[in-house]
Amino acid sequence: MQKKYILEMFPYPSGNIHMGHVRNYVIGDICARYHKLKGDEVIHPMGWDAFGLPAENAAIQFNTHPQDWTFDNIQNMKDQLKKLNLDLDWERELATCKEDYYQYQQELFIDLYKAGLAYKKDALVNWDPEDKTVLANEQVIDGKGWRTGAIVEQKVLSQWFFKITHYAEELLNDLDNLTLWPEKVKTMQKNWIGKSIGAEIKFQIIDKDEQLNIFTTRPDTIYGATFIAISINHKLVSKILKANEIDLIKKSFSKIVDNKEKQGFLLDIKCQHPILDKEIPVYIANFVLDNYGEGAIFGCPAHDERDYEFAIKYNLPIIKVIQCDDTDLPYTKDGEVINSPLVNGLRKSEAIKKIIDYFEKKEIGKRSINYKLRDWGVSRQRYWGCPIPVIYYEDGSFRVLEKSELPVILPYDVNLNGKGNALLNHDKWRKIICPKTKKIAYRETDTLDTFVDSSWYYIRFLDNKLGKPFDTKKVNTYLPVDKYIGGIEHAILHLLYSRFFMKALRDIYKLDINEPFRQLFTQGMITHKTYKTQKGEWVMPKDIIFKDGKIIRQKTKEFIEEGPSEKMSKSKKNVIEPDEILENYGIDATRFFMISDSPPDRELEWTDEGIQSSKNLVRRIERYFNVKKTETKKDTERVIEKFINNIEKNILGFSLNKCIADIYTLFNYLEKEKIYLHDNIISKKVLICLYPFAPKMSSKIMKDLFKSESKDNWPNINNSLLLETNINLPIQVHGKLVTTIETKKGYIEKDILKSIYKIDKIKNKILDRKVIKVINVQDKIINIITS
RNA sequence: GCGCCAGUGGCGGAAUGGUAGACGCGCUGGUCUUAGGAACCAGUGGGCAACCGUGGGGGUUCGAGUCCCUCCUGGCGCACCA
Repeated sequence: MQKKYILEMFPYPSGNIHMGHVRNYVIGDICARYHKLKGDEVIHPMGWDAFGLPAENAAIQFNTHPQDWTFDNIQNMKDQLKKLNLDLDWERELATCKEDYYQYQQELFIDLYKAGLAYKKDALVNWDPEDKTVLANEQVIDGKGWRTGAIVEQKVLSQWFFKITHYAEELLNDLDNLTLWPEKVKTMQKNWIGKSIGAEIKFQIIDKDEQLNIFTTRPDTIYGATFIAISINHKLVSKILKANEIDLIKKSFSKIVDNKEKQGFLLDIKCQHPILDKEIPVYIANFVLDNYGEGAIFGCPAHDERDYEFAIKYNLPIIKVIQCDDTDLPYTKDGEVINSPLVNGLRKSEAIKKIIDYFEKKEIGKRSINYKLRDWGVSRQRYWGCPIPVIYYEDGSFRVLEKSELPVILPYDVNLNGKGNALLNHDKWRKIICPKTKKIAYRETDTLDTFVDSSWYYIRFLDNKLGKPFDTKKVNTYLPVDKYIGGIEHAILHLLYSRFFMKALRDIYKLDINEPFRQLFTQGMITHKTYKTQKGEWVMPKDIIFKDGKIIRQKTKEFIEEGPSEKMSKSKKNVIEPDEILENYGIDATRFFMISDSPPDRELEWTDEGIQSSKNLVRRIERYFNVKKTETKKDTERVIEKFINNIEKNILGFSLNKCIADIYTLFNYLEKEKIYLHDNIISKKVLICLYPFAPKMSSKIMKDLFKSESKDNWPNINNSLLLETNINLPIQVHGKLVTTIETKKGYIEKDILKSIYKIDKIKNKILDRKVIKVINVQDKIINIITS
C-alpha cells in the first residue's frame, strides 16, 4: 500500500463554484478514485483560502461582516461541491480565516523570526491605491496590482519581510529535480529568480571618501566604460542633492511613462576608472533599476544597447573593446577583446575571468552573483487577514510575541468604513499592557499576505486539529503532495512561496522534505463563445436563441454577434453555471465533458454539443447494461484487458481525454460485435474502470446487476491476454506502404517473405528489380528495398 | 527585444522514428417511431484515377507529423535585470 496525496488548489470562497473549479476538481477526483481502487492510502482534502480582500470589500459594499460573508460563502460552495460527487476527505477540511488555522501560522511566524527568516525594515514598497495595501513584487504585473489592475505607487513603509532570497540558489537548483512539473512553470520560476553571474566593482569618487558599488555581468568591457549611471533612489543621491532637486528629477522621470526613452541628469561628481587613468561622469538615469544589483551601472556604450542609446543622446564617447564593425554597434555578442591592455586578444569568458582576478588582487572588486528575486514583503494594511504576532512600545521598539501569548485573535467588532485599516482604528484591541514589561504597547495592525496562508495549508491538512502546526512524523510520511492540480496563474506566486516555506520549515523543524509538490499538473481554462448586441452589450449564452441561421436575444429579439471563444468571465457574461448544468445533464455527464474534448492541460471550449454528447454516452452505457443477455466472443476478454490497460495508462499520464476515447472504443466494439455482458463477471471489471469517471452511474449499475455496491479493487491485468496473436503487418516498398497482411506474432521472416512476394501489389512494385535489402521490424513492419 | 510552447480534415484532437487522421463533434444519405436535447445503419482528408497530403524550404534515415537546421504564423511568459 502506497500513500498518495492528491490535492487540488483550494478555492477562495467568493460565493459560488465556477466551471473552472469543476474541471480542476473533477481531474483530481478521477486520480483520487483511481488510486483508492488500486488500494493506495489516498489523502484527498479540501479547504478554503478564506482570508482576503474581496470579503472586506464586500463587507463595506453590502454592509455585512467579512467573517459572516466568508462563512456563508463557504457553506454555499461546500453544498455545491457536494453535488459534484467528489470523493473528498471532508474531515480534513480547514479554513485559513479560522483561529484553529491562523494561530498556528502565528507560531510559524515566530519561528521564522527566530530563525532570521522574518525581519522588519523600511522599504520602498508597492502600494495599491485601490485595495489600499502593499503588494509583493510578485503581485505587481506590468506596474499594476494583480487583483485590482490599479497603477501601483511607490511608498516607503516599515514592513515585514520573509527572507526568500536566502533560498534563491536552492529554489533555482531544485527545479531540476522537479521532473514532474511542466517545463513552462519551471522556466517562469527560473526567470523570476533571475540569477546572474558577474562581478561587483568599486568605483572611487574623486575628491570624496565615497565609493560606488556596481554589479556587472560584463567586467570584460571595463575598458569601454565611459559613464556611470545610478538610480534616483540610490543612497548617494540624497547626499548630493537637496530634496526639492530630487523631486524635480522624479517628476521629470514620471512624465516618461510608457516609452523607454532614456533620460539622465549629470551630477557634479566624477568617478575614477578602476584601471585607466581617467575620470568618468556620473549621471542619475531613469533606466537604472534601484531594486536590482546595487542600483548603479557603468555604461559601456559600444557593447550594450541601453548604454549606447544613452551615450548617443548625451553625446558620450563610445569606445570599442570587442572587435566588430562600426556598423554593428552596439555589439553585444562574443568576440576578441581589443583596446584593453590586460586582456587583449582574449574571448569574452577568459577576459571576464582575468579581469575579476585582477580586481580581486587589487581589492577593488570581486566575483558576485546577483538575483532578481527580492525578499517577500508580507505586511498588508488590511483587516481580514492573519494578525502578525508583534507588539510595539511607545519608544518605537517592538517585540515578537512568545508562543505562550498566542493566539492573537482577529477582533470581530470592527468598524469597516473603507477609510484606513480597521485594526489601526480599533483602539481597544490595539492598545494593551505588555504582560512582560507592563508597559503600554500597541499590536501590529498589519496582517499577513494571504499567500502566507496558502504556503503551508497542504501541511496542515495532514493533521488539521492538532494543537501545534503539524506533526513532524506525519509530514515526513505523507509529504510531498504526489499530485498537485491547479491553474497556471500560480506559476510564480503561490508555487514559489510554498517551495520557500517547505524549505524554511525543513530547516527550522529538521524535516526530511525538500519540495512540497512532487508532481504539478496545470489544467487548462474553460472557454466559451462570447455574444454581444450590436450596441456592444454582452449577453449570456442562455439568453440567446438560434433562428434561421441568425442569433437572437430571446427577450428583446435583438440581433447578436458571435465573438471568439474566450475564458469564461463575468464581465463578458460567457459563463455557464455549474448548478444549472448539473440539473440538466447530471453529474456523470458533466464529469465526462470536463475531460472529453481536449487534453486536461489545454483549454476546453464549452459547447452545447459537447455536454450533450457526454450525456448521450452516459445513457448509452446505461442502456447497454440494461440488455438482459450475456453473449461473449473469443477475443472479448482480450479486448477488455486492453481497455483496462489503456484506461490505467491514460489516467496515470493525465491523458483523460484518451480515457474517454477508450470508453467509446470499447462500447463501439461491444455493440458492433453484438457482445452482451450484463451480469457477466466481466461487467464488474468494466464498471470499476468507469467508476473514477462516472461514479454515480457505475455504482448504480453495479448495484442493479450484482446486488452490491461494494467496489472491488482495480482489476489486475492478465498480461498474457494482452499479447495479441494476430496482427496486421504493414508491408512497405521503399518506405511506402503498399499493403498489409494478416499474420501471427512471432512470424519467421524468411517464410513470410515468400508469401509477400506472391502478392500482386508487391510484385507490381518490385517488377524485375533485385531486392537488395529487407528491413524487418519484428511484428511491426516490413520494408523492401530494391535496386 | 529575449525565452518557452504550439502549428495535423469543416472543428476538438489521436499517433515509443514504423499503416497519419484513433475517439468525439459536425455534416451527408438511409432506418425506426413512445416525434426525441433520441436511437440504429452506412459514409465522411483531397483527387475520376495513378497518386497527393501533418505551416514553408532544406537535411539525417530503409522509413519523418515525430529528430536536426532555417524561415513563417499563432499563443504564453518575461521585459531597460546591467
